[in-house]
Amino acid sequence: MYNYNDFEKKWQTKWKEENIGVSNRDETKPKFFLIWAYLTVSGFHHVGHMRGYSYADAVCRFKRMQGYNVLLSAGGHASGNGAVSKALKVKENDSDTIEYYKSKGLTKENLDQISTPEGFVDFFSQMYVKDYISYGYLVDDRRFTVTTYPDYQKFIEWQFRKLKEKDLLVQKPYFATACVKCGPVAVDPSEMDLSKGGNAEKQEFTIIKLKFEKENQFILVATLRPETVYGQTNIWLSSEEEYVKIKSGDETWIASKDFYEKIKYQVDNLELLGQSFKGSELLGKYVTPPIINREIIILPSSFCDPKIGTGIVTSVPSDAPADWMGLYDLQRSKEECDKYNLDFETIKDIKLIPIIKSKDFGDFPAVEICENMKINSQKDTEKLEIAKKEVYKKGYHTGVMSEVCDEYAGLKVEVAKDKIKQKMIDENNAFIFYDLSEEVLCRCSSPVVIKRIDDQWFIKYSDKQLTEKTIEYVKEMSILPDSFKKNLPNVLNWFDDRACARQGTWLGTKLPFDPSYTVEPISDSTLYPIYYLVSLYVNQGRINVEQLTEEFFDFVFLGKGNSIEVAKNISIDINILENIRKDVIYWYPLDINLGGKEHQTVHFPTFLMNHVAVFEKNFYPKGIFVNWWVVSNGGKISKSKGGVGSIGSEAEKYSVDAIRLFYANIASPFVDITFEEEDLKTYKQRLERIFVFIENIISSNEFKEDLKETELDRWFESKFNLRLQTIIESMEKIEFKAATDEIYFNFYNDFSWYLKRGGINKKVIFSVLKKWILTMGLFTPHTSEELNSLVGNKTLVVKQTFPEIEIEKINLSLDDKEKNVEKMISNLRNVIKLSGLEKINKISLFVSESWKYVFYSEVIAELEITKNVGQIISKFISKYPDNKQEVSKAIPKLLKQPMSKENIKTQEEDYNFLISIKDFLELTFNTSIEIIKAEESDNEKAKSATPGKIGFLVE
RNA sequence: GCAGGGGUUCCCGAGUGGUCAAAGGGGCAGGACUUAAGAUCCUGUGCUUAGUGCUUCGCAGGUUCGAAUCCUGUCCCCUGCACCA
Repeated sequence: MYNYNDFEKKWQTKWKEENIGVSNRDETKPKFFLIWAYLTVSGFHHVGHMRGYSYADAVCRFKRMQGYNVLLSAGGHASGNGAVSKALKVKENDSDTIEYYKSKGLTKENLDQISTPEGFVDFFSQMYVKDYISYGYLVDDRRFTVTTYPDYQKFIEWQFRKLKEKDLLVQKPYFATACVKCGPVAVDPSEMDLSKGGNAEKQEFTIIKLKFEKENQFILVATLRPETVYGQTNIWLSSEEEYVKIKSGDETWIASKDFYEKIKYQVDNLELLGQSFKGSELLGKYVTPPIINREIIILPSSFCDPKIGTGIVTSVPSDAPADWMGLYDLQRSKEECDKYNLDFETIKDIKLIPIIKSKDFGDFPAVEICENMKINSQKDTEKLEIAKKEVYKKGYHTGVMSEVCDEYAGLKVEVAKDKIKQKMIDENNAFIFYDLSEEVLCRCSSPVVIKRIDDQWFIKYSDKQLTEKTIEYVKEMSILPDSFKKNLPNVLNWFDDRACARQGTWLGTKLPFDPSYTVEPISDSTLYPIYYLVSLYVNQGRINVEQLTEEFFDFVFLGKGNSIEVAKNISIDINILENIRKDVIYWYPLDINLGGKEHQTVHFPTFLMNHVAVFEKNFYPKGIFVNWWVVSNGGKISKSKGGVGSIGSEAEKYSVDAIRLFYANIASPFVDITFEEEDLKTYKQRLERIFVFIENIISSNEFKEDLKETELDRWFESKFNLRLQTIIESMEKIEFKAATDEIYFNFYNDFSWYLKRGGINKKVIFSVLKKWILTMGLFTPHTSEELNSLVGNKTLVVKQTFPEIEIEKINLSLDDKEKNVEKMISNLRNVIKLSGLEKINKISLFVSESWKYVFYSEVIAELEITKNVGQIISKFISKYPDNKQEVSKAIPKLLKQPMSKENIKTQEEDYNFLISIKDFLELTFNTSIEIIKAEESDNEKAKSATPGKIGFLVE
C-alpha cells in the first residue's frame, strides 16, 4: 500500500535525526553550495514556491549522493514595508485580515504575535522552516537568517561601506514613486506595497509655459511630444472643469487643481492663488507659446482630463488625431462655436501646419489616419488612441522635421525632440514633470505620487568598469536557461544607477554614514549567500552582534588583517574567528543561485555586480538557475490571491513526492506551468503504480536464485545502465524532465518488458532494482527511502552513493536485438490486422534461405566500392543464375535502405533466436507458432524472407 | 521603442541535419481483470497497405544527396523594462 502520508513524516524525522541537512566544513570532500533566492516574509508559502525549491533539492540530493559536501541554505527577506503594513492590519483588528488568518488556523496567541512587524517576521519565518522540512528539503536551517535581524544589518552596513570605499555610491536628485503619507513605495505588478495601480508607468511630460495676458503669467500645457511645438494652432481645455492659479516665485501658472496636487511634490515653494475658476472663462482668449512666439487661441474640447498632465493640452492637429478631430468638430459647426461665444470665421481660418515628414504619410498624418480609420468625432476615443500610437510610432522612428522648424529643419524627430525640449528648459520656458499613467494607491490607501528627492543615494551600476567586468565574467558562468545567459549582457548594459535607500519608516538597515536613509529591499539582498557562513555562528551564540565589526567582516570575507589582532580587538576566541574564515574559504564561491524568472532583470544583475564590486574573482558566483512560474488562470499564483490550497493540504491530497515529480516532469523548468488537479493525480498514480510494482516484485516467489545469466538478463542490465547514463548526463546538465522520464517512465517500461519476456533471475532483478530505487531519491525521496527499506536496505538512500554506470554491461547489439523483437511483434500485429482474419489459428515464421545471407553480405561489400546498380546487378546475376529475379530486386533496395554488415547474422543464428523467443511469442499472440527455414517450405511468404526480415504467414 | 522568448501530430510537451510519422504523458477508442466503479494491464489513435507507399512539425521561399531541425522573408503569440526577492 502506498501510504505516503505515513511514511513521509517517518523519513523526514529520520533525516532530521541523522542530521542530513546539516552541513559543516569538511576539507576531505568537495563542496557544493546552493541557495534559493530569499522569500519575502509576507505570508504563507504556496505551491508555486515549491517548484524552485524542489529543483534546488533535487540538484543538492544528486550532488550529495555523488560525494559532495552540500550546503543548501535559506533565509527570509523582510526589509521594506510588507511586514509593517500587514502587522498593522492585525493590530487594527481589520476583520478581513483576522478572518483570513483564522481560516489558516492561526490561534489567538499567533494573532497577538503577528500584530507587530517583528512578531510577524518571526512567526512566518519559523513557519517557512517547518515548510521546508514538510516537503523534505534538506536545508541547513541552523543558518536561517532574516534581513531585518540586527546581525544581518551589521553585514549590510559593512557591504555599503565597501561600496562607498569603491566610489560606487553616489548622490543625486531622483523622482521616486511615493505615497503621500508613507513615503517611497514600489510601483510594480506584484503590488507588494500597493492596494491599486501596480501596472502604472512613470511618464515624463514636458510642461510648456505659454504666456498669457500678463508678464510672468503662464498657462501650462503638458506634452509627451515637445518637438511638435511648431505645429501648434490652438490649445484645448475643458469648459466645465475647474482650474487654479499657482504661484511659483514671481510667476503665476494656470493649470488644473489635480496638477497642483502632484507638482507640489516635485517643485518646491508653490502656493495656490485665489479661487479656482471654470475653463469656460478662458475660452476665445489667446496665449503665446515659446519658440514660435505667435498667438494661438484657447478652445474647448471634451478630451481634456484634469487628472492628466496639467488638464490643458496644446493642439497640433497636423500630427495629433485627437487635436485634428477637436478642431474639425468646431470648424464644421457654427452652432458649436456659438455655444462658446467663438467667432466661427476665426475658427474656420485656422490652418494646419506641416511639421513632420514621415514614411507612409503626407503633410498631415492626423488627417490621413482619421480618414483611413473612419474617425468622425473627438468622442471616438478608442480609435483615436490607436491612431495616436500609430502616428507617433511612425513619426518618431521615420520622421524628419520640416522646413518650418527653423534650425531643426531636416533633423530626425528622435534627435529634434530632445534638442527642442532642452532649449525650452534652458530658456526657462518649460520644465519636466513626472506622472503615473494611472491612479496608484498605497497599501494605506493614500495616493501615490512622484516625489523629487534631492540627495538620493544610488548604487552606481552604470559604472563602466564594473559593468564590463561583470559582462566578461558572465561568459564563464553556468547559467540556465541559455536564453538568460545570452540576454544577461544586455540586461547588465541596460542596468542604470539604482536608488538604493529610502527615507521612511521601513524595516531595514540604516546607511551607516547617513542614518536618515534605510537601505532598500533589493539592495540589501545581493551578497547574502556569504552571510549564511556567519549567521551559523551568530545563531549558535558563538559570536554576538557587537563583534560583527567592519574589521571582522574584512577579515573573514576579504582576508584583511590578521586573526590575532582582530580577535583581540573584538574580544573573540581566535579559534572561532579562524573557523569562520576557513568556512568562508571552503564554501565560497556560491555554486548556484536559484530563483524565479522575476529575478532576471533585478536581483540577478545586482547579485552579480555586487559580488564583482566587493570580492576578488575567486569569490564570484559560479552559476544561476532561473525557473519559471506556477500560474493559475493566466496569472501568477500569489500568496494573497489564493487559487489552490495550502501547501499542507495539497501535500496531503497528492503526496509531497507527486508534487515534486510533477514539477520535475510536467515540462521544462523554463516555461510557466499550471497547477492542475488532473496532472497531480496522474503523477500520484504513477508513483503508486511504481510502488506497487516494486512491492510485488519484492514479495514474488517466481524469481530464481543461482541462475545463469541469459541474454535477456544481460539486456536488462544493459538497458538499466543505458538509462542510468542518460539520467546522470541529464542531472549534470540540470535537465529534470529528461532524468525523470527515464526513471519513472522509460525504465519502468523496460522492467515490465523484461518480466513479460520471462525474466526471472532474482540476483539480476534485485541488483538492478536497488539501484533504480536509489535514482528515485533525487525527486521522490520519501518514496525512495520507503522502497529502499522495503527491499531490505538498512542504509538511508541519502547516505548512499548514486549508482555508477557499469560501462562493461552496456551492450548495444543486445539492445538492437530486443528492439527487433518489438518491431517484429508490431509488424506481425499489423499483418494480422491487415489479414482481416477473425481468428488466428497458426503463425508461421520463415527464416530467410541461407544463400541470401552470403549474397547480402557480398552486395553490401560491393556497395562500398561502387554505387552503379546496373553493374552490380549484372555481376550478381551471373553469380546466382538460379535467382535472377531475387537478385535484381534486392540490390536497388539495399542501395535505398542500406544495412550494416553487423546486422547480417547467419541463418542458424536467426533461427535459434526465434526458437528462443517462441514461447514468448505464443503467449503474446495466444496461438501456436511454427518456425521454418525457408528452404523447407514452398509457401511464397517463405521466399519473401530476407536476412534481417522474417517472413510471416498468418492463417 | 529597447531587450529577449516562442509557434510540433486531439491536448500538454520532448525533439536542433539523416536511425522522425516524430519520446513520454494525458485524452479518446477497443479488449482483459472486476458483481460494479476506480485502479491496473494490453492494443490502437495522420492517410493508406499482408508488414507498402503517401502527406505532415505557423506560412512562403532557399541551402543540402537529405530539414521539424540551418538560412531569408512573412504572419501570429508571449515576457521584462527599474526600486518589486
